[in-house]
Amino acid sequence: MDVSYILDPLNDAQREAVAAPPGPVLVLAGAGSGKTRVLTHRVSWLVEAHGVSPLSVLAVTFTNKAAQEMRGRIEGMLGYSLRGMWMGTFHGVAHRLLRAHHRDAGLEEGFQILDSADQHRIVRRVLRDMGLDEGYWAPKQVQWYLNAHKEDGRRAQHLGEPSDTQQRQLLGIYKNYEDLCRRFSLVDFAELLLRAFELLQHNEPLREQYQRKLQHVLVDEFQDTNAIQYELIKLLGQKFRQVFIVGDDDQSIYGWRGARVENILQFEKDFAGAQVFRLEQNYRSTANILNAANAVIDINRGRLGKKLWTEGGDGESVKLYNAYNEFDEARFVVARIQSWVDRGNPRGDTAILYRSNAQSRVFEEILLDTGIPYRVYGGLRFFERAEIKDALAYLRLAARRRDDPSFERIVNVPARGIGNKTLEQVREHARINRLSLWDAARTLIESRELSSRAVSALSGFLELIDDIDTRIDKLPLAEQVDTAIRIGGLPDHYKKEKGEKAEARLENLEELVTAARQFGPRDEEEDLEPLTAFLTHAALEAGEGQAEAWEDCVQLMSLHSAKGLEFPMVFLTGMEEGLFPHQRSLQEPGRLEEERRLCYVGMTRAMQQLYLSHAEIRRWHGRENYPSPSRFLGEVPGEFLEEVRGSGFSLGVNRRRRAVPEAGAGGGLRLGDHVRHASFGSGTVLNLEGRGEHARVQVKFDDVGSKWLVLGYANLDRV
DNA sequence: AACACCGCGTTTTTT
DNA sequence: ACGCGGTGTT
Repeated sequence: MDVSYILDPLNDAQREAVAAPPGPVLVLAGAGSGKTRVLTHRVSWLVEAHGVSPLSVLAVTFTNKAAQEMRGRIEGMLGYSLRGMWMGTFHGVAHRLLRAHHRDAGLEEGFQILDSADQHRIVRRVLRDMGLDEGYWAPKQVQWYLNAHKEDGRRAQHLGEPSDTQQRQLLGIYKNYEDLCRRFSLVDFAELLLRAFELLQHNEPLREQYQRKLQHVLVDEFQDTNAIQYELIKLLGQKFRQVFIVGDDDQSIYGWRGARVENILQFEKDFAGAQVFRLEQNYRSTANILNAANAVIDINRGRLGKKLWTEGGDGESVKLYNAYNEFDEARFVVARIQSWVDRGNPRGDTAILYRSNAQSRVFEEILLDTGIPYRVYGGLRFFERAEIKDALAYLRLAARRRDDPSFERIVNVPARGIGNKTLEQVREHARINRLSLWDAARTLIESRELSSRAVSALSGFLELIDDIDTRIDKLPLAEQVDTAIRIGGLPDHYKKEKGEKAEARLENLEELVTAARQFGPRDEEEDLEPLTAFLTHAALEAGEGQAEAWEDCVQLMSLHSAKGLEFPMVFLTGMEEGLFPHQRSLQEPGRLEEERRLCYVGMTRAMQQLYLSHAEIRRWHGRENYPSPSRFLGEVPGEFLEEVRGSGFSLGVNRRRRAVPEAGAGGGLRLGDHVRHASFGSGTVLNLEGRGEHARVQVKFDDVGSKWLVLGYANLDRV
């Protein structure tokens, strides 16, 4: 087979990686270096040059979008459909395994997937059942605790018997949560992965079967894998060791949700003899942008080390704008966008990036005033909207009466006289007799323990669900959805709500029917009943935020959502201490480095023009703040940076320049250094400021907390 | 059952 | 500041 069409478009490093002999391969791919390209070409190359069947390839990504894109690109290259190929998200792949072997995995056939909102409900129920105070045991915290353990592969039974009361109680919550989920075959996101892992770990024939079947394993964004995801990869890949992973330690920005960059290092140990390739040629940004970004990321320690370069020209310098306040900042950004557009460029070429979503508001205001179309990423997505979840709950309950989360959700939506009191009785009855809410309701109705009003309301609801179930049997999917929505009474319910919101909700309900009509199951969903497949799809893929933006518009998004994207003109806004790096990341040294990587990710989104901005005054959480410019600004060498003035509309009042922090401050100490102080003991450097005599350093001491010290007097020893 | 009020949290996000 | 969820009132 002539594979030149696969290898020719690649540069040397890419080609070496793509054509590496099958075996463990680690590709360290810098921003804009053609990471996806290497992955897609590798799959094509395996197929064309080695005669590997696409069906024996497993390719894993983190988002559905990335999976779809990869599939599309490979199909384009090979010229045929990859139906049946194992390509998808970690969760999608785990789900496919569990559906196929639900019995071995100890799950009912129709097991339900809990999204984090469902999980939240279940946690609250567990807390209530245990008589614990929700104020003290914040359900969010409990969720975090549960997921963190599961993502590290720890079940309640592995946690032993903690001596600490609080830990003991948390463990109790974990046990009850697991128990509830097991009884009703509910599976949260972390559970999908853990369950799939355990399935393969404990079931040797099955493990062998899949190791043999999926002989080639490829992983995208490897720096974002958590412990259990990596274990899963190891389990599948250890037999043939044909594992090809692509990642960038400098773009690891999800440590806070359990991602482990160390997995990259671990990979070289677990798969000894792995070939390592570095992709450092960047095809995206100008040299100025790249050099600026390189200088920033270079400050982090413990990097695997990569330096991006480009064959392109210097381009314009990176621009720095000192805004008076957040409105001035927004006006400046919008004016620059306006003139970009006036020069005949698309609005969609520009992106406004920020650390936290709340910052979008001011930009939206100014864009609205100026009449420039924009799109904000983030926020509630389609399948997460209340009305959609309500509609799906009717379908879920009709399909499976034991679905407690759905029962809770819609039992009184629209209001049908089933109040809290009745519900409490149902819950209590369910808890004591270990029944589903549905069965508890049914037996309670028969037991005459309820008021006649409650009985009629409750049995009305049960009949309603039964009715939906009978009616939708044998209907095409879209009609099933439509029928459930109508019989459930959701349109009338939402019509009563006033304002634009109601209209939007009704439109969304219609949109759901349309979505059902157009729904074609993915590979892993195709053996299921259409309705089950659709419900699964809704749980595993939350859909886009706003409807696809057909209009050419300015893109507003958080730095995290910008990862993987590129724009000719990028504004990195709100570069202030406390905001970016975020206050909450200043407590731990590791977190600060992650913020810096986030900064690096943001900067490397820019192709031609990069603007950095900060404000002297910023209203934040209702209070006026006077933040110092972000330390990251000081980390960009002056030679690449050019300060620009506003376009005449800035207020100019009280304008006092604040010096951007100097890089190289702190007399030789570096962030994260371990130091020792004569009386405070040992600690870690969190922060550096100033230089020479006056340099100050913030140290987090192991025993006495964090303190600011003047370097000239403190007498710190580096350990 | 509908509405008002109070208090809390408020980084980032996918599945 | 602001929005959400929970509680209390009519």
